[in-house]
Amino acid sequence: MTYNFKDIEARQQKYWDHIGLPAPPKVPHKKYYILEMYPYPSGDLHMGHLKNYVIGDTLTRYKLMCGYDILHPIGWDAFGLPAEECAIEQGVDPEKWTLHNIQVSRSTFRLMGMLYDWDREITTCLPDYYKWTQWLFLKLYEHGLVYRKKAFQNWCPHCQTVLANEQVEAGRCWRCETPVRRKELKQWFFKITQYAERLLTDINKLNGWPERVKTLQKNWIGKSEGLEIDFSLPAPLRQAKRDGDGKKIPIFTTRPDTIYGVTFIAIAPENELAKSLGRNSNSKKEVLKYIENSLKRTEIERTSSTRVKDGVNTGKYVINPLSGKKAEIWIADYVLPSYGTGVVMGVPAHDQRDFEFAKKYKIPIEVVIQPKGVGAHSGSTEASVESAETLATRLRLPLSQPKRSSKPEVNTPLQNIKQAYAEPGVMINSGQFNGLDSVKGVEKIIKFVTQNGIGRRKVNYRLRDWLISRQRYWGAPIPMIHCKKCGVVPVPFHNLPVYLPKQGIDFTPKGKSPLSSVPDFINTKCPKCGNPATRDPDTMDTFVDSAWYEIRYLDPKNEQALVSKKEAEKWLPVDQYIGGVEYATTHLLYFRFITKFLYDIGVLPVDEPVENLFNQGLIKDETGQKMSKSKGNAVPVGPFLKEWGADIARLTILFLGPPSKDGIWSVKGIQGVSRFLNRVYKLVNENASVGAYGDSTEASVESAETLATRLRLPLSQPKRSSKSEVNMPLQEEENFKNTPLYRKLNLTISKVEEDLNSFGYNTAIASLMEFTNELYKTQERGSIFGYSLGVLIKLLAPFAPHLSEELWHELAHTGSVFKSCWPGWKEVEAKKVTLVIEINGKPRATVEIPYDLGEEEVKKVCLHNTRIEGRIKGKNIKKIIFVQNKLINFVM
RNA sequence: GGGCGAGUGAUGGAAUGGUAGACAUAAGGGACUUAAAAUCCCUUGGGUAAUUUUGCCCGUGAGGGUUCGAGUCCCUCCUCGCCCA
Repeated sequence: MTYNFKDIEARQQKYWDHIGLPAPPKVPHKKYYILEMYPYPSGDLHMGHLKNYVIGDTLTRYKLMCGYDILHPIGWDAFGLPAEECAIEQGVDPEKWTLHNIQVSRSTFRLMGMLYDWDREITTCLPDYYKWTQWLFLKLYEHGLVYRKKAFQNWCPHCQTVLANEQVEAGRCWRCETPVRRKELKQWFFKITQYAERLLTDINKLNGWPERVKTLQKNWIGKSEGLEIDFSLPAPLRQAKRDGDGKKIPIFTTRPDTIYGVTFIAIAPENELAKSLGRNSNSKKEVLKYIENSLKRTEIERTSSTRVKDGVNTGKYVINPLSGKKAEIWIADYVLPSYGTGVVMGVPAHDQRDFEFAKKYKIPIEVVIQPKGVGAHSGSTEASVESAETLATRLRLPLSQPKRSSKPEVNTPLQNIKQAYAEPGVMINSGQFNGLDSVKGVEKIIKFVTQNGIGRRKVNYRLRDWLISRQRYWGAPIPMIHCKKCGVVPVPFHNLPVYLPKQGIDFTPKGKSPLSSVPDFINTKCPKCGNPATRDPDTMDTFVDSAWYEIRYLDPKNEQALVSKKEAEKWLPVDQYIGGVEYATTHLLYFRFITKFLYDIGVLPVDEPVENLFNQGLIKDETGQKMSKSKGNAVPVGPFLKEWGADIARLTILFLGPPSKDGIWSVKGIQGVSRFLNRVYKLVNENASVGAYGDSTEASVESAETLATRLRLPLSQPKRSSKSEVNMPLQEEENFKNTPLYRKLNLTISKVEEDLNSFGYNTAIASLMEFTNELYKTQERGSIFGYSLGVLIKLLAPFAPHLSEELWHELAHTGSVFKSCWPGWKEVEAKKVTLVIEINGKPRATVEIPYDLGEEEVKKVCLHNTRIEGRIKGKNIKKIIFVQNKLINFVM
């Protein structure tokens, strides 16, 4: 018997539409906002995409049954490069292409039976959405959080556009994996760094976020505290300078204790100083050539630990403000412009990269930190109290474990040390700081430098400002106007949106925005002086669209505001956000940033967007590859639904393994869940005569009003439906209380509930399979059996909603299973338990004993057990470990 | 190089420190059938002993440790994945 999924699924989807699931009430009593990261509509969805949404819908239906008022919206991340690529390659209009894909994907979601609130659907490429993206831009601008800067940027030669720092993965473009180049361009930035400290400290508020994501964000923000110290250029050079760079070169370091060991400084090739020094250098050609070449290198090449670092000597030098010694000025591309001031001090003796660099170019190496207890002449007190013996032992240590030996060999000439010693120790060759513990020395030097005005305490963040302009067409136009007279002028709010033109676009990438060659768009009037002016030709990064989308769902049709305060207060924050971990340092960081900004300007009542975050694993193909359309290994949803239907698609995905882990898509998985659903179908059909047994929570018999009231009942204690009695008349319960089926029933409810609360969907399904097998086997009939069937259907409903709804009605219930209450359960002791008998910790036998039998009785039973008797007899029992209802262990 | 995570049958995967392998898949055997599919039942970690019931040994990447008892906790190492260098 195979159930007709086509009929059933179509019928139930219609039914849900008809009764209006999940549409929440205007004023939620107990709200729950579930959000899945919205999809980019690149054609039809594949199984890999679907996992995210299946998890979200399962949770939605479960929470619905728990009595929550659910907000579960969906929309489309509709701007972006693939649409434009299509336009370039096939001449398709990006908007038509996108809207068509949305239509296809929407119908797939509907066929999957997803309970979305379609009235709230958003599409980021439509003017009623991007108007507010532009509004956000202008608000940020108004608050000084937007600026334009010419600087070296990450440039993807394939996409022909700049990329944000977060969108460069291992030196490659996050989208097309082309190695990223450096290019000097004038670009728009959001000043996310102004929020760096708050983004960091508020990570502590994110209790419902995975530790992994929080660590990723912490590392990405990369706070380090240290010292910015000024190295000065000697007088002659100072005079030769005309471009006013200043006489001082500030350098950030987290190791002020090593300043006396500085023998060179290294400047990133992008740094302005590099060029000006190069121009003044005797080896001008060589230096400028080096700068040019290193800009062609990828970041990964530049910082790779395996690559031999290179650089070029400018022939100039600076004066070390503490030691007064000269230090050579080098330009080296292992220094990144984004670190500190883009200049690092080179301390070869105590930094491995500096060490390698110094070795290569024969730059002097000066040891200023010694391992504790080394070198009697250092005057270290620790050293002197140590006996010769322990010292010798200590010194030999590095030899026996050469990997860990980062200590220089003391008695060899300084130039011959084999690697840098980066650990703390005792300061030497450091003037007045000699003999100090280097950890304490850090503070001492910072104090000294600060007091003498040659430096300042400084906090450095790795986080860079967010580069948001893109030289592409398919994005929200940047609402700025360039006027010869007035400069950069923002488009007035009442002129929003700045429409993206639809005619006469040449999409071929030329390294500048296609919009710049659309006269109708580009030519405008200055809002200030009225003279002819030009619009900014760039569009915004699509991550700007998604940095605030969760808010628009709350008030999607509001033409006056991005969101009304009232709606925002009703629903925020998102209670459960579901999506891939790959967005940990992009989207999720921007998301938090923009939420904080909107909170600051009074638009939102919360300063964090998401309460709980769940990262689902990927679905991979049989070879372990990520599914993607371009690789051709994606399993499309459409054909699958035709062949197997939505419920089987959902179960196959969920039964693959734990939702949090990657799973391999395999046809084999379909067989199991398909058999399971057919068995449930058969079970109910063969026993449908038992009827709507024992469900006192029937929705249809109630008026809408009392229904509403009652449905909210569990809300006051939505988490604890456990412990409450199974919803049956007590009298009847007495009759079957002792049956194994009753126990299994309660165990199953509690297990499924627990698993639903912790995204253990694979094991929840497994226990439903067990329960079904049990129901096939049991001889029990009558009320307990009938009730069990109903519970099985309820428990199955979040996972296989269509079939469950169908069978629910087949059991003569009239309302929707999703409007019924989640069943309660209670602890039911087994009458008998299997106890394990161990001898010396090894299981030797099992025995059936009554529940809660005491130790003495159990001992007696064991002594009469034929298997155990012989082993114990005549031997000395040292100890007995007894775990009630579980195990007894005789230690001899 | 640093941080985090993972490593369990033929396969996907289960196991609050308490009988490792739940639930499935695949395979083999049987029932039904003219036959096949579907369905139902049985077997299935490895080794070993015996006529059977069954017994014993080994087994969760490797090696140590803690414990009456370790897949689970601790240490060292190997491999893979992710992130940061």
